[in-house]
Amino acid sequence: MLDTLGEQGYRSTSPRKAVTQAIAAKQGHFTAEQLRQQLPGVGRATIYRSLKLLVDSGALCRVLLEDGNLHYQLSHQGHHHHLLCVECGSSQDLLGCDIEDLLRQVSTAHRFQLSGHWLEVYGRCYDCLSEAATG
Amino acid sequence: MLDTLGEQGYRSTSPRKAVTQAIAAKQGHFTAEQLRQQLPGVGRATIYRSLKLLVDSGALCRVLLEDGNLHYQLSHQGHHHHLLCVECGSSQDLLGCDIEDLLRQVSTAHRFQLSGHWLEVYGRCYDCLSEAATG
DNA sequence: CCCATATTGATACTATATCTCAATAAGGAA
DNA sequence: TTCCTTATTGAGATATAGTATCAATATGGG
Repeated sequence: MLDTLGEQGYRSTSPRKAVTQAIAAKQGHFTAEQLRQQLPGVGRATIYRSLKLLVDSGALCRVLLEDGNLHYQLSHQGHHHHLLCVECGSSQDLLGCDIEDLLRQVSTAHRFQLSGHWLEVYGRCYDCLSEAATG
Repeated sequence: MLDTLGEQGYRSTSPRKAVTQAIAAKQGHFTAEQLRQQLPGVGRATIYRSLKLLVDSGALCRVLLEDGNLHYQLSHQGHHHHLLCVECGSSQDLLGCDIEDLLRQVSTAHRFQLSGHWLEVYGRCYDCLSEAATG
């Protein structure tokens, strides 16, 4: 992550190192506030600034939970979407989904020039389904 | 809108009348704060409470703008999506989109039990495209 | 080693929304 | 019509998420 920022001309500072290391060690999504509590030595503004930089650089993606809360998560690829489990909160990336094609088609039909979209998918992951069935 | 609330056992109060009338007269989406400024006689908490009731009852839908701001809009149908113009802010409903089918398929492939989703589509509407071309 | 400047952090501030709780209003029952 | 239970309201405090300001500091190229 720091490399990515470096390539984009940003300086490698110790607050940024702390932030990127903390994020790299995380699994799953988290809020800005959780990150802040985990890094009491880093100022609030710096936390938010770093998150914004990382989102813009593509290293991090935003996740909108069903309750409206905004979380962040390491991004393992380019533009993609999430399957969010409403039970355990886990998230898997949605793969092999050609929603872009579909949206392009319907946009054209509405004489609308598509420039972007936001999609989140909610439901129950396999683990939680299994537990519900056996437990 | 009041009827819908009435059917669900909610009382018909004058603040609720004021809110539903103001919303019915609006075209396009609006923020809770805009509604509040329009109805200075109604308390802030009541505005938000009414909005939540109306969203839950299905009369109102939430609209997430590209800048992250949450707006509200009269809902003319059941679950649907919006084509949001990033230029003029207008919104048209996305019709004839079988995204539910697509999502059901890919969810199954991920062994994920779909329960809901959130989709917003951003771009430029026909009017703004025309203006850009001729203007 | 120096210096221009990117970056930081303390703090104030904004926006959005919820919570608390006493006062009030709605509407069914008598 | 009046009474009474209870839903609802509103003022204000509180919570949450994020941005703006700006002097002090740290970075990294020269």
